[in-house]
Amino acid sequence: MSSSSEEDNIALSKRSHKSKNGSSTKRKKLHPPSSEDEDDLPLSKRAETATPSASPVKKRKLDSNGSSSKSNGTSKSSSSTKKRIKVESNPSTPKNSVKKSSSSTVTPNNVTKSAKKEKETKKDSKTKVKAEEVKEDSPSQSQQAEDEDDDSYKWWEAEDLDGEVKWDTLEHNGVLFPPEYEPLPSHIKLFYDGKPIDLPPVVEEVVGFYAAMLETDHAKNPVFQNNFFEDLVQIIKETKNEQLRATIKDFNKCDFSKMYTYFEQLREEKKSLSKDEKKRIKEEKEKLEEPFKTCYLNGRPEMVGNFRVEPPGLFRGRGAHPKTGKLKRRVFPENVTLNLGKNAKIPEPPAGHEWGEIRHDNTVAWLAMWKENIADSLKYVRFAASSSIKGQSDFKKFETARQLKHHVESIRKDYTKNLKSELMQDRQLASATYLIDKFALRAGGEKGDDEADTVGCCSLRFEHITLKPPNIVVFDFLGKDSIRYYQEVEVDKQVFKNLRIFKKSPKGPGDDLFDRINPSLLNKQLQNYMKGLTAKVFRTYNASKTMQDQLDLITNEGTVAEKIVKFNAANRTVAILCNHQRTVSKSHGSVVQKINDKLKELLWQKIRLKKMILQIEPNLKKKDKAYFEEINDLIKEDEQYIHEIVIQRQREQVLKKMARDNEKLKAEKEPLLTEKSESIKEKLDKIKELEKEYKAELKSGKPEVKKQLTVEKLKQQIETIETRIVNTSLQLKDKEDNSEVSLGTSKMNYIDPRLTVMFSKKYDVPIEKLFTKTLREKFTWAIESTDKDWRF
DNA sequence: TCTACAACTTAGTACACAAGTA
DNA sequence: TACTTGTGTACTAAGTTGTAGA
Repeated sequence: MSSSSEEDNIALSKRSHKSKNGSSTKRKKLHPPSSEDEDDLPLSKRAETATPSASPVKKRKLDSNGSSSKSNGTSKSSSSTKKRIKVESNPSTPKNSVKKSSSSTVTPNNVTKSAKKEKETKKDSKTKVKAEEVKEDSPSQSQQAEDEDDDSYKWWEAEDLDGEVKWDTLEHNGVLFPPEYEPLPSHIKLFYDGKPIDLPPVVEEVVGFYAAMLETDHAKNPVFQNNFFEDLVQIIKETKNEQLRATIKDFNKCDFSKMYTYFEQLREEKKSLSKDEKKRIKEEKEKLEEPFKTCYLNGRPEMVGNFRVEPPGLFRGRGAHPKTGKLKRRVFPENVTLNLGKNAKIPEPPAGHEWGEIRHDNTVAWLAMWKENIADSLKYVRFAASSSIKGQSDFKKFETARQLKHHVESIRKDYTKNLKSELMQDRQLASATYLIDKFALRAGGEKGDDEADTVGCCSLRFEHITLKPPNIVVFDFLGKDSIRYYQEVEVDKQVFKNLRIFKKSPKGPGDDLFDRINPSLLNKQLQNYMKGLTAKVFRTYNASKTMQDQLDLITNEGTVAEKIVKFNAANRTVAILCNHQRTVSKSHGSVVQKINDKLKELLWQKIRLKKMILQIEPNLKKKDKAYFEEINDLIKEDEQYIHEIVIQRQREQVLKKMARDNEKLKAEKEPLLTEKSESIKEKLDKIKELEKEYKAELKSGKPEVKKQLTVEKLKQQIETIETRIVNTSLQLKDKEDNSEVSLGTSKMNYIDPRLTVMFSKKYDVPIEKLFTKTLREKFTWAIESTDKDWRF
């Protein structure tokens, strides 16, 4: 195979070699000199804040004067500069300084206004405000709540604070811990080597985690079993119970079945509780959770998202996660850091415990935090999706994506040019940007050996793409959540050429395709075009742009149901672009089979009715050939199969009803029904008669025509069946099209909600049909600020 | 320059509950 | 009314991105 001289030049002079350690995931990459950011975001889109307390100026990100986005003295606080207090026996509140700056905010309303004056720019004031200067004299929660208007706070109608500082005051009641472990009844035991074993509660709890999952796919995974057992042995070791330690050595000798049966029994019992009992339990739970559900942000009530501390259990990693099955340990108050306003009351920790740490960091948007033991990463308790703080963040995300439309042409022009760059790094950047833009790939950061082997654009390896000349690329890799990305696509000829260069020897399986770049580098380059532009913005931009284009194709005709189908089809296009998949449910096969059977049965019914018409008026067959064309569509085997289904179904119905009645009779201590009982026998005999009738019909090819039937009546029945056939076919198509596609993710994260609101208003489709309650709460800002002419 | 980490968004899955159907 | 199926939400894993600091 010969390559062009251009390829050779680049390949020889610029191409990298295999990573030093030969590892497929770890490598060294070159970094280019950083470039100064330009301010591409129209400043007119940033309104000035109205009140002194809400007017601090941000000093990073969307910096107003176009200066570098690099942090300076006012950059995000480090762990050493953040205000924190270790909770000791006598907690005090030292006056550490917290950097504070923010800028004015962009809100849907003021952006609409300012969008009209797109080119206008306005400089933010740059007032640094120290945390000490922030008003912390928050009124009591109830007082403040009373002062609020009846309506909840509409941040999109207000000038609000933005940027570095996220709040002035924050009050909350801490977090809700899972209940303590309750040991199992003494007769429920783990069996080891055939013998029951007494376990201390801490060990029993861990064993129970596995036992409860015994029938899941996780529990059958050898990696899961191994990790679980390793951690179980460790827990046993920690109990210092030497006898137990000496006993439990082999996973395969453990018999969890008794425990599993017990847990199943508990589940069944819970399911069969009376309505009142269930209601009572629910009310108790709600009462317990009530104090944690709401917090006070700048004195206003806001919902907290995940206020429950994650309970202990076995880690359920996705895909081939090397740590799947490991024990997720119980989190204690001592492990938890709370984040509160300086003057907020510190919630009481559970009895006998103390909080790990109390912070007063108003540059972050979390209320509590702890470190988990699987990946040593942090878990946060945050505001709910419906909160103002999240809403603002969402709004900004979509506005950034919208801004991209002003730059995308020049970005595309540049990367098209750079596809031929002499510099390998530039050529890789251009090619990667092309893939991210065109196929909505994720950035693809580097991953460790203790994580599942999944990739994104920058971390694609040699084996993840196959090149088929002249310009077809087959992508086959595991992306986020180990979801397979498989696409055979046509690419730009130069991109194809580049990919061939990036794959050239000495590279082989395990080597990075893009060995000179990484997401950080790529994002740095993107930010030369527009502040806040990163690889992920392309996904949001392309998703929303696709949705807008798809909605533009929809005509304002038909019923609401038909419009929803079209909207969902548009949504599906976006979901496919983003490769949002879902696992095909276990019942999918049988559900599809059922619908197919139903369709066959409907067709049979229709044909049968037409045959009846011909028995009444045989000459109609010649008069209306087309109408009767299908009467021979079903072969005898099909017909027989349908007869069997119908008969079987009817019989099952009778027997099921009998079983139900027997349950009652049993409770009332009455004699039970059998197939020989008169009422049942009568029904079963009728079915037998029907069976005979069908047999005869199969032989003669002529269904029996009841006296009262007329051609007109039969035609009406046929019409009804035809409608049902159309609906059932649609249902089947919908099932098949959607079985692997998840529409929710794109609707929630990628499609600008204002597009959905616009569609709702323009096409008279109630928003309730497009957004669930949760989404309506999350996107209230969009619902209340968008009109029918809005465009992405 | 590179790595680690903090803080955030994005994502699929499990399960409870609601709606539909017989 | 009972059962089945579908939908919505909670949960939490798994990404991206920016920054600090070695």
